[in-house]
Amino acid sequence: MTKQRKVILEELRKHGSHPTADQIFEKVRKRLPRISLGTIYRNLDLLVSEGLIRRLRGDYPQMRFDPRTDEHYHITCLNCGRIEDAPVEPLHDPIKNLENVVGHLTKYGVFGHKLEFVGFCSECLKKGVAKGLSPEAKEMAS
Amino acid sequence: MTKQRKVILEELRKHGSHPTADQIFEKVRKRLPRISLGTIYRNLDLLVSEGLIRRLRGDYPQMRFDPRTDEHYHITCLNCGRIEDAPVEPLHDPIKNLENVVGHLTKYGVFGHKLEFVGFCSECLKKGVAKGLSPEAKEMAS
DNA sequence: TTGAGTGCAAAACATTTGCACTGAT
DNA sequence: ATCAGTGCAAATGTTTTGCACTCAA
Repeated sequence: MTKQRKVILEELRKHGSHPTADQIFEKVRKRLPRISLGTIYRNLDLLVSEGLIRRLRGDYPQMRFDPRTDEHYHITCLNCGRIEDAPVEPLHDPIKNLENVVGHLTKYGVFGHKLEFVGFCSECLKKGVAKGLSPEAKEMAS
Repeated sequence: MTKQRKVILEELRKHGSHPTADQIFEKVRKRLPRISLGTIYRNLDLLVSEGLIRRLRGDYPQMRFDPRTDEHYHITCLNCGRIEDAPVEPLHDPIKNLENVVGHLTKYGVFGHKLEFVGFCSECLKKGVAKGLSPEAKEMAS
């Protein structure tokens, strides 16, 4: 656990959301001005393989990083890319059951699932982002 | 609907899985040798906004394209990136209910969800990919 | 004839990597 | 003194874009 890795972990944990590598870079840079983006990526990779954080990919082009490692769901704003933890408990029983069915039918070894809710965050709603979207468009966006 | 767009749509529909733009490019190229990758991307974008196909992003670095536009789930192999349709019906009632709860608590306007099962496909299992993975590692991978 | 759409090449962007150097042990 | 880890810069891989040209209506 080098000084850099420690600061990266701290800044991710206090970020409160699910930042990109670049957003973490900007925060860490304020404390370690000479750190490079390569070091950010290398340490995030390390932290992921140590199981201290998680890497997320979903309906957005960049990787996001998550300080929580317990199973939980996310909700993504399709307009601004904001990601928040979904404040609900995982739907364990019905979905684990589906995992078994899917594993059996596809011959995959299934060991998990990801559930992502999609919509528009309250700020984007205020800006009227969803106004012009028909139900079809909304479905498309998802 | 130009000739290029038509061929791209046809090749996606007969692909049988969830190809990347580049995989579609290779197929289309056999029929339209002078087509460019830019045209592939532009037409896939158009087809997505027309609601004729879907763009997927999940636990893999590249965009994937899906000829199906009805709501359904996917299962991804974390080793080789293969994506298949999950052969189960969407868990409508319990998850739509969760959408309402999440929307209420987060103030998001929620209009959909994505469920992705993760695991290893049968071919990767045969290769022994999962052998060395502890339950923790599997969880991490997810 | 004309402009929506194309082909091509360059740009943009996120992420990874090679390498010489540094600093904690 | 050593070498795991860093900083830097270049490379990589995917997706987007500017621009001149083409071809179907």
